[in-house]
Amino acid sequence: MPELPEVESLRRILARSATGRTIVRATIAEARLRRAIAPELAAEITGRTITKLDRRAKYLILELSGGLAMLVHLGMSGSLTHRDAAFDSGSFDPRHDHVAFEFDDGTHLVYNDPRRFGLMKLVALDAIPALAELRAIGPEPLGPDFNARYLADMARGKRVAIKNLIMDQRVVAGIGNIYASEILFRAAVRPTRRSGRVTRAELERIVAATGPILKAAIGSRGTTFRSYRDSRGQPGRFAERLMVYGREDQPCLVCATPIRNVTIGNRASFLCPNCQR
DNA sequence: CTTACATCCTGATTGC
DNA sequence: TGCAATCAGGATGTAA
Repeated sequence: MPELPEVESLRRILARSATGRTIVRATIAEARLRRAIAPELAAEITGRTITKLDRRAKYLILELSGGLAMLVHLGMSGSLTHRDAAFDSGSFDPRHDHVAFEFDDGTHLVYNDPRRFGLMKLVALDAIPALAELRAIGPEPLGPDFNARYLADMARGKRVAIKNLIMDQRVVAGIGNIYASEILFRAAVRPTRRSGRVTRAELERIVAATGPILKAAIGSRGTTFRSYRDSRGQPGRFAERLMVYGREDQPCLVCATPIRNVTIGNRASFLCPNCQR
């Protein structure tokens, strides 16, 4: 579920609530995520202090004392919640609370993931840029390297739909199914267009639309369309500001034309047939 | 290399 | 009400 704005919101909240906390106990109740969590992770992080919260694309990076870091991806349904208590309280979800870290102040950081598409692994801090998971990921969409010239290079000659191109993590980091639809609506580009045929002016509009949408979503602490919650258990508020995603048959907020839901690459894609040509 | 598609897994919702 | 089908914010491996 989580895309860049949700992971970034999580990072910001955890930066305040978890930085400086020492892990006094780690419990892995269910290691079988998309790939199994290495069993030695629990012992190796115990006694270490969280020194910094970082993010790359949709990956959360918890830096630990001693030159290690924990790489966490939430997949489709993962969440990390910082709770007063965990495995010994009423807030415990025995089915999907898979990992719990108890801190030195008695609070718990709990990883919950019903579909188990997530990832959690311990890595050396200095090895992060070379990790297989991260090394091929494209520029951060809020940074200077994501610009029209770059996107034009990526789009040139490609036949894939422009929506799939901007969701490709090798092209640009962190954009998923919700924000891809929102960005293309704001840019007034139809998501089904073949990338290589999108004009330079349109690519410039896509780049220009990306920053404001992602920043606004971060400011609203992400989008809760179904089940996403931040580390305090709160839903994101950006859902009420979505222009097209999930608004099939409802009037376009610009021109009142009914929003359409078309399938692109087996994913739902929302567009206004009038605003996006 | 590019592209299309199945697959991992569980739960909520929709439709009959 | 019951039950089956469908869909869900992601990433990746495979095959054409």
